[in-house]
Amino acid sequence: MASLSNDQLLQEIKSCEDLLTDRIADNMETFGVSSTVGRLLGIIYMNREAMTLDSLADETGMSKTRMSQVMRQMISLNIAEKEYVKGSRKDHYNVERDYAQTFISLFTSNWAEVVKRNTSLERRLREQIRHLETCLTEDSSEDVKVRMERLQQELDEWNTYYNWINNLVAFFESGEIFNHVPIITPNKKEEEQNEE
Amino acid sequence: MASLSNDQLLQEIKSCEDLLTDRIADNMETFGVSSTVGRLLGIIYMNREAMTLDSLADETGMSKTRMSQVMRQMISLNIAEKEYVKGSRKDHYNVERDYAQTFISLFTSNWAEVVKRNTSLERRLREQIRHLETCLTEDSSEDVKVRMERLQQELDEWNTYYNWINNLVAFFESGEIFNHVPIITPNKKEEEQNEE
DNA sequence: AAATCTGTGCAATTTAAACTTTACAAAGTA
DNA sequence: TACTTTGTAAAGTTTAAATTGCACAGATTT
Repeated sequence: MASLSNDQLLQEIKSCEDLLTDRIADNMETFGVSSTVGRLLGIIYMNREAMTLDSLADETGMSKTRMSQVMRQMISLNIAEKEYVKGSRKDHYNVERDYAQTFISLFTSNWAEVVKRNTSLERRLREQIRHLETCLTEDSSEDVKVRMERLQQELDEWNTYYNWINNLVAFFESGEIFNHVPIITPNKKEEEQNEE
Repeated sequence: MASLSNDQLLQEIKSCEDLLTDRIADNMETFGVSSTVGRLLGIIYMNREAMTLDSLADETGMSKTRMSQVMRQMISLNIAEKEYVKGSRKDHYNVERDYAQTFISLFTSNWAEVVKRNTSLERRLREQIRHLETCLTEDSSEDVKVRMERLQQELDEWNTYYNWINNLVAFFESGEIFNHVPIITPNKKEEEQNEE
C-alpha cells in the first residue's frame, strides 16, 4: 500500500538484517562464547565480504582492540580467517559462511578441549589410586576398601563417557552426522546437497 | 610401600573425589552454565544419594539461597529432580547418574530454546518482508531489490539451519545417536548396553 | 631518518554474572 | 496461638568477564 522512498526501504532492510545479527549474537552464547563473537560473525556474514578491524569497530561502535581480540578468538575457534587483500595493508577477516559448519567447528573445538583436559586428569588419578592401593594394610577398614572400589568405578564410567564424547566429536568433525541428520534445503534449486 | 592410617587413606580418597568434582564443574561450563551447577552435580553424584539444600551449602561453603537457585536451574535443565524422603520436611535433590544422559539433557535444553527463539523471529521477519514488498514502487532502485532478494535468501538459509538443529536435537533426545555413536564400556561385566 | 599506519600487549575501567544477606511467606509443630 | 523450619524473593555486594585506552613494536611510506 504505502510506497516508501528508497532510503526508507534500505533503512527497513537494514533493520531486518540487524535483527538477524542480534539473534546470531544471542544464539552464539549457547556455545559459551561472548555474544560479541556472534555479533562479529553476523556482521561479517551479512556484509558478504571480508572486513577490517576498523570497519568492524565502526559497525559495532567498539574499540579496535576488542575487535582484534575477538577475531583472534574466532580464528582459534576455526570460524574465521584472515584473507589477503591485494593493495591493502590491513588485515581482512572473513567468516565461515556455512552455518552448520560453524556449528561443528564450535562444537568440536569446545569438546575436544574438554576431552583433552579430562584424559590427563584420568591418567593422574589412576596413578594415584594405584599408589594408594599399595598403602592398604590388612587392618584398613572395610569403608576404605569400599570407597576405593567406588572411586575405581567412577573412573571407569568417567572414561566411558569421555570416550563417547570423543567419538561424538569425530562423528561431527568427519561430517558423518550429515548422513544421519541431513541438511534439507526447502527449495532445492541445487542438487548438490552433499559435497565438501 | 608406606602404609597409611585409615584416616589418611580416606583423606586421600576424598581429595581424588574432589578433583573429579572440580573437573566436572569446569567441564560443565562448556554447556554455558555456571560452574556451580557442575559442582553441585558432582557433589550429589559422588554422594550417591539425594541431598538437601543445607547439606549442599555445607559441602560447598556457599549460601543456602544460592543452592536453591542452582538446584532450580538444574531442574529446569532436566539434570536434577526433587526426591521425596519420608519423614523429612526438607527437599531432597538427586541428579541424573548417567553422564551421557546428562549431556543430552543439557544439549537439548540449550538448543531447543535457541530453535524456539529463532522460529518466532523468522516468522516476524517473513511478515516484515512481505510487507516491504508491497511498498516497492517501479522507481525503487535496483540496489533495494537486490538487498531484498538477499534478505530472503538469508532467511531461507537461516531456516534450513535451524531445521537442521531441530532435527539434531531430536536425534539426541530420541537416543538415536547411540545407534551411531554407541557407548562402549571397557570391562563389560554387564551385557545390557542399551536399555532405558 | 622521520612520519604514519596497523595490530596487539597490558593495565585500568566498566559491565554483567555470581553470590550473599536480609526478610518473609507457607507449612509444620508445640 | 505462638514458635520453628524451610525455601525463595528482592536488593545489595563481590567477583569475574568484557571492554577500553594507552603505548609501543614492526612494517610502510615519504
